[in-house]
Amino acid sequence: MNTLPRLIVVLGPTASGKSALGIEIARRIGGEILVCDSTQVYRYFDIGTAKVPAGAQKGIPHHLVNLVEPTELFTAGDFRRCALEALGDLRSRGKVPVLTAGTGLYLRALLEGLSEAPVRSEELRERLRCRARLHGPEYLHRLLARLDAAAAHRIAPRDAQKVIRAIEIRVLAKKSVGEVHGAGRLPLEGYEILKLGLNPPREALYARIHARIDSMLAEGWLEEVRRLIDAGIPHEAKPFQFIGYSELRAHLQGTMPLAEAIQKIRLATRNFAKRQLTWFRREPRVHWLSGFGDAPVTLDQAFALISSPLLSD
RNA sequence: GGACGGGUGGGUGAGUGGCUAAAACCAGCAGACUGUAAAUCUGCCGCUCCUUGCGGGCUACGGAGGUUCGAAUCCUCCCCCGUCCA
Repeated sequence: MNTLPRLIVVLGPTASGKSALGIEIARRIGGEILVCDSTQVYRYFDIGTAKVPAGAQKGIPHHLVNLVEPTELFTAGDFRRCALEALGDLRSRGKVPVLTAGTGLYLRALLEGLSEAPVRSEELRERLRCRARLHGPEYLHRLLARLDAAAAHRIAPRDAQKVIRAIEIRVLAKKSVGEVHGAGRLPLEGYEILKLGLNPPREALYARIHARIDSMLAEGWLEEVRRLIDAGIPHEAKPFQFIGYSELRAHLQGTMPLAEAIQKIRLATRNFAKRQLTWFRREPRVHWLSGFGDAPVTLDQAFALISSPLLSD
């Protein structure tokens, strides 16, 4: 009775084996991979963002990777637009989209949609930051309180990033954030969505994170960073702020011993994995699997779910 | 063998008689998050009990004693660690 095309989401923290599981699924059910990751959209930053090398893709096309130059800014809204386009493309070719998702916000932007809110304005932001420098760190929050008390109440005074975004919405839309968001969003429709979540034991996950960092270095991560620096990519470029890239750049520039850089990368990655889990735990209707995505047991569990006919929700 | 310096909660490390379950930072755990999200921010963080309260009890600053109404803080002895002298 259900004739909707399927969409499979594989979500989980870094190093949990999303790519391996996603590829295996795509292979068996005639799918292609849609990467839902805020870092892999940047070109040339390959090893440290854990892009699946062409040789390991097993012939499965990977989309939504290498979309922009390092000096560009890519946002959740951009992701949504690109992803919708990719979905349309797969649909026209009868391929099942398999999303491997590490960036919760991007996944939500695609599945739930985004409100009709103004796009980020660099000019406005620069003005705000300038005034914040003059009047102190909590000035912007006081400003927001005057413009939109409800929004100010929801955002912590020190959360400058979210405070700025709220002011931006209020000023550019000339409506309160509540009104803008309350107007609703357009969720993705027309798919039977199956979400598989990977949640291996915490200790094992952390151990694997450490091991993966080591293998990234063994694969030439440091050399990649050196090439990116030599290519003249400025250090303010967004991908140079990603975990690992900033530390390794500091090391190559002589301000940080390699051992220290590695320790920092491990720590930052662990913390990141934890935040990912916090986000994904709230994701509705996820079928959680307790192993790594490349474990045979996990694969079996995943396929049991995929082939179960009573699984529309 | 002698002279100093030091041993504090998972780690680093403040504290030199009561305001100290003990600063701060880190780690860890939990949470928030609709266009920077690998971002940004918040809470908890000795154990335990309940009538969950700026509540009660217990344990804690190397060990054992002691001084004191009261000690991580003072005294004695002992054990470790570091530096220097022999």
